[in-house]
Amino acid sequence: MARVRLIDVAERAQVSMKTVSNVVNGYAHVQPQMRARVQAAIDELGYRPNLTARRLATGRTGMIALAMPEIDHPYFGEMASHLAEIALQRGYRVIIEQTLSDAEAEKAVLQDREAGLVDGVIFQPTRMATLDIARLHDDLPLVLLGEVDAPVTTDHVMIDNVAAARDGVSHLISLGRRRIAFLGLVDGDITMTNHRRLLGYQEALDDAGIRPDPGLVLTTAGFDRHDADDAVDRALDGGLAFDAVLCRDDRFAAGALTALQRRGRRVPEDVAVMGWDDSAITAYTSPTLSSVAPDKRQLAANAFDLLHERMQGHHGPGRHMVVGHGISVRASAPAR
Amino acid sequence: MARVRLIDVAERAQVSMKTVSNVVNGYAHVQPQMRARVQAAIDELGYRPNLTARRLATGRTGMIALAMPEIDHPYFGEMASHLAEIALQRGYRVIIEQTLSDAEAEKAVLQDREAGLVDGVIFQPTRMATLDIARLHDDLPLVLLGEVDAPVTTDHVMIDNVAAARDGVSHLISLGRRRIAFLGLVDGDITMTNHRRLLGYQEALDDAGIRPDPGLVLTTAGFDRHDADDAVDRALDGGLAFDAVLCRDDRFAAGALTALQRRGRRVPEDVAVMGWDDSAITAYTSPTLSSVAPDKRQLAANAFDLLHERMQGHHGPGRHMVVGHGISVRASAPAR
DNA sequence: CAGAATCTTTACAGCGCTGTACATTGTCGA
DNA sequence: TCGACAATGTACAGCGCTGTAAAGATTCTG
Repeated sequence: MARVRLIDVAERAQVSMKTVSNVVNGYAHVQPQMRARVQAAIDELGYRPNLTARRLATGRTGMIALAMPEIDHPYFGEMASHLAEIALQRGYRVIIEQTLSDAEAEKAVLQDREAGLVDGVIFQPTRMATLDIARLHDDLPLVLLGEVDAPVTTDHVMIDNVAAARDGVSHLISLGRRRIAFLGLVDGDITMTNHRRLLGYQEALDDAGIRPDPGLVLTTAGFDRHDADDAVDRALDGGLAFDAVLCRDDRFAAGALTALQRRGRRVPEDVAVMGWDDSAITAYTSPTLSSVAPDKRQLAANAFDLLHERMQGHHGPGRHMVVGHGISVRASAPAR
Repeated sequence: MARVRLIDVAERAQVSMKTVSNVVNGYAHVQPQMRARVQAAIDELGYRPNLTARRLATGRTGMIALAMPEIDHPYFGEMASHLAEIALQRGYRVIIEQTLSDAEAEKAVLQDREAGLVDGVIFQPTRMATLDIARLHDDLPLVLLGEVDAPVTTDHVMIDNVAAARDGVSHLISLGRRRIAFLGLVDGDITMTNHRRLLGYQEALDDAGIRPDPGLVLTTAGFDRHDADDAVDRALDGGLAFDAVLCRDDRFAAGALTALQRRGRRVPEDVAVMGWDDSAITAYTSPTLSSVAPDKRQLAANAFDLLHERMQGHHGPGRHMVVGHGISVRASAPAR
């Protein structure tokens, strides 16, 4: 059987299409008896509105896209979950777009891919420079997530990575650690994020009167957890001495944990380990992982709010929102 | 500036709309020079097709929905990632729908929510009975994931949970364990899955001539990781002796690990632990987690294939596909 | 070289819905 | 009792695209 259309309901109820439309959309000025008659016809025929047609007529899709590197990364999974929940409350649905940190895929997100499909995009770029983003996105409402260099025309939401790194390192210092490594420079990674985290790392050391040792900044070959593992291995092989390490994300921290324990270092006694993201991983490791904790819910909420304003027609220069963060203290770097 | 439409390009290139449409869609019989002329106009104006309009005209959306309980559960995250990849290769995009194991949300997935929005749905139900599903889904192409009771009209893909549980338990038996617990009956959980896993559990014990002890089947209060933790705690408090445990998923296994280690049990020496799903979690725990490993990629691939046939117009009774599984051996239940 | 066969291109209806403008009915005050 | 004004309901264009049928252009036969 063919799908039931608005006009079928209208015929059955002996009214105009528009009246049926009004009932479906809860328009206020419809007589109760008329509403009941139409509703009866709807129920009898099992009518469901065709959303595609509605979209074409209204020009809004009621969907937003969330474009991120990997959906099975815990941080992004949690962000997606929060955003989907917030969006749903506000009458929007979320399409999740995986870029796998591929430059082409990121470009596609802003171009053809979403055209006319979504009302707006929330995008965590990793490969594209802000300027290219600004050039491509035309008038599609867009909000960026994460640290971004010089975003003049585009809204974006982030945490204060300098302060967060400083807080993370300060926590380690408060435990009496002095030789604090930073694990997470990735070969060929061009993002601003690490730069700012390193800044905070240095500031915290400075504040405590500790002279930074460049050898303590560890570089990994890739983004995989095992790359962190390898980097720690190499550092230990090279005789590097350290009593704490701040990692770029929880996966790296889990890798570091493994490597350290394999080499007989006790965590946290010999080396305190601090992750970043405060993701579900922190609960699975042994010891559980202390972690720098971006306020993910707020991140998602603010990104949605900014996007919503743009979708309502707001124009103007890019706005920047900074969201809070905390330090989730667990066993790998306990309270002193 | 308003969006560029097909007709704008047509005017600029001095051709009919349809010719532009043919160029955009790569239709074969267009003269090269004509194609070039149209393409030039497209480029000059920066034309992008409006997907909503195309959908309304063609009747297909090019999207499928994946509805699952939680997207930030590692198993589902990985399934989503696989499916998105497979679908993309075949020219489809995936909308992810979170039901949070809520009966209303599950119902919504099959009803209004997706109407006219997607060409088909892949759905992992947890609350709805198959009969209700069959009743609701009308002619929307649908494929179910996971164990399902008596699905006569609906396609579905699953692993052989009986055999998988048997293999998991057999592995533990091969390590010399005799007192093997099963962790994962959840209060009020009505799914078929556990029933079948328990069957496999019993079969393996039978085969080895071990008399099953009902006390070894542990029940948790909920689906959270901490519920597993608590259940193990209670079992130990109650003086239950066991030397191995098979868990319903890796999160539960992680919880069990924590509880056991907190109570001074060594894993795997005193108690071997086996997870289920072979998710990323297995790498984060210490020791790393052995796990029953459904072939997730195959699960996603088969589900897509079945759905694809339905979307192509295939009718007929529900088909059932069983996908392979393995045992991923890691440190928590090593090879003997 | 006429007529058939094939290749290109065009015109236009229609996908299912909503927005707008207008027609109809009912209500109320003077 | 009548006009003014709101409250309801209707007719129809149009959102941007593609499918269909048919016209026009070109090439191929005998």
